[in-house]
Amino acid sequence: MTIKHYLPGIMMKDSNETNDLQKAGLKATLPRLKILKFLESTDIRHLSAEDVYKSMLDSGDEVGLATIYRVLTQFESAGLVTRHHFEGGHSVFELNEGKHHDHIVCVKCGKVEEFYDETIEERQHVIADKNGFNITDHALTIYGICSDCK
Amino acid sequence: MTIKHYLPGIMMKDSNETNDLQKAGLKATLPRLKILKFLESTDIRHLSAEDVYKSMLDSGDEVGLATIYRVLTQFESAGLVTRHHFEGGHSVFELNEGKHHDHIVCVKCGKVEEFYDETIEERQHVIADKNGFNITDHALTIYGICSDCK
DNA sequence: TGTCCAAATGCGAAATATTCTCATTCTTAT
DNA sequence: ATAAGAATGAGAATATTTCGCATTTGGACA
Ligand SMILES: [Mn+2]
Ligand SMILES: [Mn+2]
Ligand SMILES: [Zn+2]
Ligand SMILES: [Zn+2]
Repeated sequence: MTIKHYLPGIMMKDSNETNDLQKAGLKATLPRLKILKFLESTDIRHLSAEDVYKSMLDSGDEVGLATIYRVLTQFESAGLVTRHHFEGGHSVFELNEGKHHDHIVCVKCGKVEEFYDETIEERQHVIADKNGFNITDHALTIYGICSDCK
Repeated sequence: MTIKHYLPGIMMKDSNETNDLQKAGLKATLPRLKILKFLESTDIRHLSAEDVYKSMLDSGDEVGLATIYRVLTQFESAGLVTRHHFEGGHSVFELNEGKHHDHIVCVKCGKVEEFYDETIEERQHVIADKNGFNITDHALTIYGICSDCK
């Protein structure tokens, strides 16, 4: 295990983020650490690459936009984030916290709620079997008007 | 009813496509008629704007790409076509034949199969209610490997 | 702890997909 | 047949994402 000496007599493990990156096979570079910490700290769970770029800029952590794109894609491959294609076409990312879920999005204000429905999950496997497919993934997004907007 | 005289003594109604466009509140222009006829005649149901443009070019019906985009968007608003956002980001269109369905897409070869599952449809309404949303739409796409590809 | 090298970054250019602008052409009501 | 407004085509513009390459950095190892 990697150990760093920060204060005399105290041994401190590397940060959680450093470990998470290394476990994912990614070097713990400053931009990657900043992006991961940002995703863990923000209260907005579903963000475009541009959103991440601008929010980080605002909080003083500038990382090049191309790097944001590269790192989010790497995080996706590593299973650290999930990418969605809501209406509008462009990608939206969210920190992967282990529990799969789908989304219901307000077409007026853009609010995103998450849900998980076991029945729907099961039916999808039945459908895939019926069509001779091995499921790799799925995306279900319900669009509607939220209670605030109607 | 609009009547056109094509041959002496024979009365011919306007084409179905002309009527469909007019019912949709769209002028029956040549590009729109060509695009609609193309969508009705092709055996590939799910096409990008570029696909439509190139296929029509190949069959000698050139329509400007900007017009393809404009017309497909108008057709979508009129309910004549449906737009999807499968993985990859860009829009895919299909002629609307009245029966709602969702899709299962092969991530290897791109094959698209259609399905309809009443149980899933019902659960979505339960979920929307639970979250205080009025459903306007939804998109479910299952991704997997088709029987040909595994 | 210092050195070295592959890997990562930042920047601007390029690629993609889509929309816009505007001069010209077409549709349709009269 | 005409005229007015709507639609089209061509290319410019925009938005999103990726790429190329010179420079920097992380971390393995001396
Ligand atoms: Mn989510
Ligand atoms: Mn379909
Ligand atoms: Zn809302
Ligand atoms: Zn396949």
